[in-house]
Order: sequence, then structure tokens, then C-alpha cells
Amino acid sequence: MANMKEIAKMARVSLGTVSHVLNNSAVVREPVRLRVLEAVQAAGYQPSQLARGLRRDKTNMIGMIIPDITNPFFPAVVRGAEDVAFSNGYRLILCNTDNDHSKELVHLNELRTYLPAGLIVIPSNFSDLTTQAESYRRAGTGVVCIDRLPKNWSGDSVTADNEEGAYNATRCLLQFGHTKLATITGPLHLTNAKERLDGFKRAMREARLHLAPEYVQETTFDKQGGYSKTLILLRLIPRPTAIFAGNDMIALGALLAIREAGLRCPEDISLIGFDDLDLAETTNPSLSSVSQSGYQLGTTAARILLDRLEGDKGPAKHLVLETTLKIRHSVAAPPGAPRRNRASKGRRSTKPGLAEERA
Amino acid sequence: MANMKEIAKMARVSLGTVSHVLNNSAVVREPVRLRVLEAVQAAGYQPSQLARGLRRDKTNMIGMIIPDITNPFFPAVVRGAEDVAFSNGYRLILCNTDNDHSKELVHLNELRTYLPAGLIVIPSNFSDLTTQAESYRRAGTGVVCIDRLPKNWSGDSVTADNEEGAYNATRCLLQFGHTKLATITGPLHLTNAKERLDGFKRAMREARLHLAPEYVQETTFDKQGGYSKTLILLRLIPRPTAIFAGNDMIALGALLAIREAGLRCPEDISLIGFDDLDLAETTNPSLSSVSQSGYQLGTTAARILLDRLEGDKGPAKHLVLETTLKIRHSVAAPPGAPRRNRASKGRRSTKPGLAEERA
DNA sequence: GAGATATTTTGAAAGGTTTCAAACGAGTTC
DNA sequence: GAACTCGTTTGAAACCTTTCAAAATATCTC
Repeated sequence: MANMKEIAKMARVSLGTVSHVLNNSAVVREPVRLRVLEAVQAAGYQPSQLARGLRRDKTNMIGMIIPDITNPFFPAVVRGAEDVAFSNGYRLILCNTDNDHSKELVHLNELRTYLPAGLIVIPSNFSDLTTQAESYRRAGTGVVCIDRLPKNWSGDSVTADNEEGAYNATRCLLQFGHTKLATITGPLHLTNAKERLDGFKRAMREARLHLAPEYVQETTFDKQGGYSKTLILLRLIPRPTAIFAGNDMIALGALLAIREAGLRCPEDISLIGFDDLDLAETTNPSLSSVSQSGYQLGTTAARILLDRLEGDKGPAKHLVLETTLKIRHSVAAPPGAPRRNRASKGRRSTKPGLAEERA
Repeated sequence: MANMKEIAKMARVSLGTVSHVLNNSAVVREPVRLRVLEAVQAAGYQPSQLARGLRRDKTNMIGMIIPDITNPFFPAVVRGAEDVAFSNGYRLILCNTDNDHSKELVHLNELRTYLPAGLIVIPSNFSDLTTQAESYRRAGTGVVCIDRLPKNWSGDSVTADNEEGAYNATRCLLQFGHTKLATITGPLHLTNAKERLDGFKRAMREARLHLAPEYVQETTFDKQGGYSKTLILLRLIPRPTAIFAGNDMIALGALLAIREAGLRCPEDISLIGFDDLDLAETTNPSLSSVSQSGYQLGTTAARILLDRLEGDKGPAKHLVLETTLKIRHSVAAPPGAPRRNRASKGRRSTKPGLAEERA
């Protein structure tokens, strides 16, 4: 690969001048500028990002730390971030933590040695991101936290409006006439799981319905968890006629358990999930879900990061993205209820988009 | 961040010695070695990957270029590659091409400036990877191509046994008694789409069944393509009673079209896809599919790459991974046929794993 | 214990860029 | 025509490693 020295020689100028042309860091007379540009063109020269990063004390890489790219919700987030990053000249280094905070720590330490321009992080379970991010910020590296927040997070963040989404989903179930509701939540130390439970409870409270503790089951955000906790719920007396699942994977497990128990969804039990994964449309019955745009989560986070890199020194941003309720075939009136109010296929609720900003 | 100079001072040795301790590049007396290690520990020192890469002319980054992380097949591939890479001290830079070869080219050129240790590539449509890879190889950078191969590819590769998988799927349909088969292929300039069609044709030939050209529809590897091509197939006379889809997204679109046309799967039309995505299990009816392990594709590619980095100079490797046929509810005997031979739920065929190696 | 040899440590160069102070050249002013 | 400006260009240092030849030290042999 050609280097700057060769370009300098070709264009009969000094190293410094080449650099200035490439970075617009000083005015260079037009004829000289052109000569340099020509040489660059002719040699197919591209500056070494390593040397540049070393000298500038900052590269054009963005570290993206997520639990697991294999989890169907995350690819869209990554893609959103990559699109914005890429079109602004930044590249993504992808790291999976498997929700293991020690693996997260390894990544955080390791990434430092690349002098990344910034970090976009979906924190792991029991993440220690807050202290780590502090040291990054001291080094001038932006850190944006998305989807869920670690303990004491005070930096930039982008999340979905989990509380409101869950509230709307629950209200929908109530409007269908259900009174025996249950919920299967994700791990409640995760802020998103907690907020969804809060939304569920708010709707229940407003409807003046009592919520016995055994109707709230906590588990991991996966199919297996949804399956086993649903079996528990189905043994309760009275049996719940509607379940709000903390995410679609849990809902999927619930669907399995319901079917296996010889019950039908939605005739016997209605079900709403969260995330609106692609698979929600294709299950049997199709799964109702609180839709949040992972892609938008990613683009927004990257946008904030880039703004910071361009010098935005404002106070920490906490963006909250709106959700949309998608009612499909997994919701109906409870058994024995007068059957007005059939499930209307398709969207409802408000349009998606940037919502309120709590600063 | 502490640098090597500080460590050297703390341990009262020279820069070179610190480097030797860190890299085992020369024997260092035990007491000295310990002093250095202690200083490293105390300072929490981590060597700058940038400086190291610059000096060594090679970083520990692996460029991973894929069409689109949002496509449900690819995350597992990426994860497989990341796992192997990470546990060997390498990191992944993720690039999406959207199947656009000019975007691929941009990534290939850009990545060069990071001096990556290697590249793992799923080539885009009409990829020019072959010439690009040549120049990478000259620079000592390994390139492994996976899933499908660009024109004239002669380097290392890992692919699924597409031909055999498609052949097995088709034979299964034939055994169920179908004689009017159709297939919807992916873009036939992609080697994997082509090979799957070949397998389909081989089974048809062996069964001495004529295959009229209109029963072979080519489209893109997505739901939309599957949907529209299925509508065309359904208008043919005689109407096919079984469809082999080039991948699961196409199959999903086919399912939609079948349902919309007022037909039933599998009673009227049987359907088999390819890839065995997670969603195949949850569709209605559950989708039969040729299962290939994306994860294994990724790990194998990374493994080959690492072997190359450790000095393996052998001839180009062409690994071909076996597939497994998963028959679910989307397959049954054709309408009007004597109904022996009901679909047996669950796996069949051989175990997954590394298959033959064509060198 | 001197000389030779083997082992360990050092110092400086190199890798490709950015950046800053200094040098340069062309006008301008008196 | 000397002294000054102003706008351009240059050269060298710095960023943090690795590596290689050379220096320093330890070990061995007689």
C-alpha cells in the first residue's frame, strides 16, 4: 500500500502538505492541492487508520456491545447503528457479552486499546458499565446506553417507552373484557423488564383489579422461561384468561405451553408479547405484541454519539421512543364473555416515532 | 492510559524488555520478568492495539462482511465467527453490504487501512471479491469465503452441501407421492441458489419426472419474492402439489400466498424450505426445512482463518458442511393420494457435522 | 582468574500519520 | 531597496509499539 511519503514525492510537496490537503487542516494553493489529489487518485492511496488513530488519539471505530446478536431483537439495533455510523465514516466493532458482566468488562477494557470514537452499549445483567463509562468519558470517548440501563446510569441513553407500551397492552386486554390477568416478566433487575411490569400494574390499578403476587412470574427473556412459567400460571385457580408476556420470546414459550396444556389461544387464553419480532406475524395464532423499533433504537443511539463527537457538550440525553400496539389473532374476549368487541387485525394506537424527552 | 514507557520505568528496565516479557519474544530472567509483570498489573496496563498493529503491520481485527445482519440466517454465522475469533484474541469488525457489490468494494478498500488479520466474507451479488482478495493475500491477509462463492473463487471456502440438501428435500417430497413438483429458487447467479436447484433437478431426473421450465421460478431470497412467485405457480395447470423453496424466507412468502389463494398447506400443497430458521418451528403449519448450521459455518470459517494466521500454507480448503432435513407439518401426501406415509414430525436424515472435504 | 562463550538486556530505528513552530516567497509600504 | 506582512509550505517531533544489532552481564573452561 502506498503511504503518504510516496504521495508527497509524487506531488512534489512535503508530508505536511499532503496531510493538510487530506484533512483540510490548512489552506493549500489550488494548483498544489490538485497535484496532491491527483497523486492520491493515481496511487489509490488511503490513509492508514492505525497511524491516524495513533496520532490523533482517536479512531473512527465505534464499539458496539450487545448481549447476543443471535437474539432476534438485536440485529435490527446493530443494523441501525451501523447504517448511521457507516454513512458518517465510522465502523462498528461488534462484541457479544451473553449477558455476562465479566465478559462485558473484558470487552470494555479491550476496546479501550483501540481508542474508539465511542461506545454503544446494551448493558449485560448486573452491568458495571457506569464506572467503566466514567473512565471512557474522561478520555473523551462518548458512551450511549440503549434498551436498558445499568445501575445509576446518568449518561446518554435511548430506550423504548416500556411502561407506556405495557400499559397499553394491558389496557387492551382489559377492554376485551378480561379480569383475570397475569404477566410473565423478564429479570426484574433489568430496567426494561421492570418498567414493563410497572405499566402492567398501572393498568391493573386503574381498572381496580386486584393482582395476587402469584400472577406475576419473573423469568429470563427466553422461550424456555416463558414455557415453564406459563405452566405454573395455568395451574392457578382461578386460571388467568390473559397473559402479558415481557417479550416475544417469552410469549412464544407461553404459546407452546398453552397448546401443550390442551388449551387454545385466544379462545381460552389471550396473549400479548413485547418487541414485535418478525416471527410474531407467522406464529399460530399470530402473536399480538408491543412493537418497538430496534432499528430506530440503533440509529438514534448512533446519532447521539456522533453529535457528541462533533462537540455537543449538552447535558445527558435520555431519549424515549414510542411503542405501537399490534393486535393480531392471539387476543380475544375471555371465554364465556358476550362476544362484542372482536379482535381487529392490524395496528392501533399512536404512530411510532420519537416521543417525549425526559432530560 | 499508562504506556510501555511508564511500565519500563516502574520496573526499572528498558522498553525492549517490557515488550519481550509481554510477547515472550526473548528469554527474560525470572526476577526481571516478575518485576515487569507486577508493574503491568499495578498500572492496569494494556498495550495499544493501534501502535502494535502499526508496528507489526497487522492487527488482531477480523473484517466480517455480510449482506445484512437483519436477515435471520446471518446472525448465527456472525456469532459463530465471533466466538472463535474472540476466544483467540481477535475482534470482529462488522460490515453490511446489502448485497450491493459497490458497497462491498468500499468496505474491502476501507478495511485494508486497518491492516486486519483476516477477512470472512459472504459475497454480495456480482461480487468482485476474487480480485480484491488477491491483493489482500499478497499482503499476507487471509480471506475466507462462506455460504456462497463469487466468480472464479479459488481461495478458502466454507459452504453448506446445498446440492445434497436440496436433493434430500426433493426426494422426501417424491416419497410422499408427489409428482407435480415446483421450485422457487434464489437468484441463480448465487452459487448456493444454483446448487439447490441442481439438487432439486437431480432428484427429479432420478424419479424420471419431467420438469417444465415454468415450474422453476427464480426470485430474490425473501418473503416478497416467494409470495409473488407462488401466486404464479398456483395458476399453472396442472397446479403443483409440492413446492421446494430456495430458502425459508421464500417458503414463508409461499405459505402466505397459499393461504391467501384459499388453499391449505399441507393438504393441498406441501412445502419445504431451506436454512431451518427459528421461525420455521412456529409458523402455521410448522415449516419443513433443510437445516444448515449458520453457527458452524461461522466457527469453521474463523478456524480456517486462524490456522492460516498461524502459518498454515496448505492449498486452498473447500469445506462443505452437511445438512439435515427437518420434516414438520408443512409436508403431507398429495390430495387424493392413498394416505399411507403420514408426515412424521421431527428429524430425519443423517446427523449434522463436517462432511466431505473436496480439496 | 583470564579468556571465551552463552545469556540477558538495552537503545535506537521504524511503522504512517498529525501538528506546530519555523521557514519561505511574494507582495506591500515607506 | 529595506523592512514588514501575509498567505503557503516545510520539517521534525510525537503517538506507542516491535525488533534487531549491539552492549552488558553471567557462566563456563582451563
